[in-house]
Amino acid sequence: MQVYTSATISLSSHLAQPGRPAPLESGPLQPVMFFPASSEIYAQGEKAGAFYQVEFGAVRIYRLLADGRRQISAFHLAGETFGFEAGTTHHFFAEAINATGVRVFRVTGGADMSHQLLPLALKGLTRAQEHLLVLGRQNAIERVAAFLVDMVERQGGLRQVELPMSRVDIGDYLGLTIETVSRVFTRLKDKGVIRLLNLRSVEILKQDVLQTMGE
Amino acid sequence: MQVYTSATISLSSHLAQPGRPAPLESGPLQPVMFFPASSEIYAQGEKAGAFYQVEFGAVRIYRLLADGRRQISAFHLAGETFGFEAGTTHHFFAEAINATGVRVFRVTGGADMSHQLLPLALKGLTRAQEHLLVLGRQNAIERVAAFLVDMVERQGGLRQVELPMSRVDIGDYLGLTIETVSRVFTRLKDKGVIRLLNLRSVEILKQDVLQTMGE
DNA sequence: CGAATAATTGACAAACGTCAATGCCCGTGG
DNA sequence: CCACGGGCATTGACGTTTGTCAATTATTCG
Repeated sequence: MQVYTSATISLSSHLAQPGRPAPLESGPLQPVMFFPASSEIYAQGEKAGAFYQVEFGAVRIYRLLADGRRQISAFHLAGETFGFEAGTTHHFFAEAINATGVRVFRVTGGADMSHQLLPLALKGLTRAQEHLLVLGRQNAIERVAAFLVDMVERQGGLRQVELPMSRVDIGDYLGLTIETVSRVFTRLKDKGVIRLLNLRSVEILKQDVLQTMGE
Repeated sequence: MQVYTSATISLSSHLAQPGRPAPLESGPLQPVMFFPASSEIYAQGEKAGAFYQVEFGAVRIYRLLADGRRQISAFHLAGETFGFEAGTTHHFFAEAINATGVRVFRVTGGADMSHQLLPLALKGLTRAQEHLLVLGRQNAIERVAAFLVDMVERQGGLRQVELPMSRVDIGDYLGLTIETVSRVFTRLKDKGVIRLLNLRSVEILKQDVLQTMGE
């Protein structure tokens, strides 16, 4: 089992960069921050005063057990939103997986953002509960299939899917070890369901088979 | 593995009963509905137009896989709220575990309830993500310990905890089989951590040990 | 009191994890 | 441009945990 000590957890500083023109729905220009690979966006216990939209790159949201076991509860790709949380402190860690740009929306005491936040929170809730079904009741091959189908859908249904995260990340998302993830990829490859173009991109050869596996 | 076919899924009708005085925060009297044990409160795919507060009894929220495997994503006890969902249709099933009274808050198009719903949604999101950590990264004894600690906290920290749900429900909540749940209860009993008063109530003898196990 | 249901227990099997060795990318520097 | 090194991924052998199947015991409800 892969374990994360305090030394393993990213300690990189937050590098703020000048914002660029905001191609966003409404409101004033929102700052875009740049995070290098494996840098921390926020930490568990930190005060939560903003929510975030991924401009480019990818983000992982996770929690740790005392002994270092890690569970990634979500990945967020370009265009997706994260970071709104109950109460005033973050319950999770957020890290950039690769070089990532994030648009920050500060939630001031005055402005009422319930209207914007509620649909995001509900969507996150539904996603988390679907993920519970995968972790609680599906075996290794079903979990990987469900993950791949999800990635396909989030990338517009293209045959070729980019996986911005490592095998370790995938394992920690699916509640599996890196070895099991690797073996399942090999099995899917041998069955002719997928083709590994390189470590970070997969071609889906039999979408329907994958879909059925992931239920 | 326990499996649920359409015959197994509750088909009981919704028995509405006259409401009683509403001991609630604000607003007009809200109707209380009564559901007998194992009756359906709402089903996956149904139109969602309300949220619910448990008056007495207990509720399970779950999803099914095509082959009948079930994952319970949450239990709701007296005083707790559930049923608000993204979009217009329910993504889950809600069933009364025992004879249960539920106060129904209809969400009309006009009234804006974001303020009330957002904190509930965020709390649910946090709970779901904590549950993900349990299912993804904890073993059987840790899962049961975490479950018992959660039940203790939700029942005010008393030594004696009531479990309104069956072992099957606990298994489907923790991603374990009923046999494994049973064996873990026995192990905890043999270790002197808990005492089984009867099938549905547990005395916590070593809260600290339990707490440590559940991390 | 007795039947039906739920829970426990045991023997065995299967899935996944652990440990260790090997292989493959990819970036860097000569 | 090629060679080398380091990190990540894959593969194999084996162990552990949990699931499956089946029998037994306990509990609840008529």
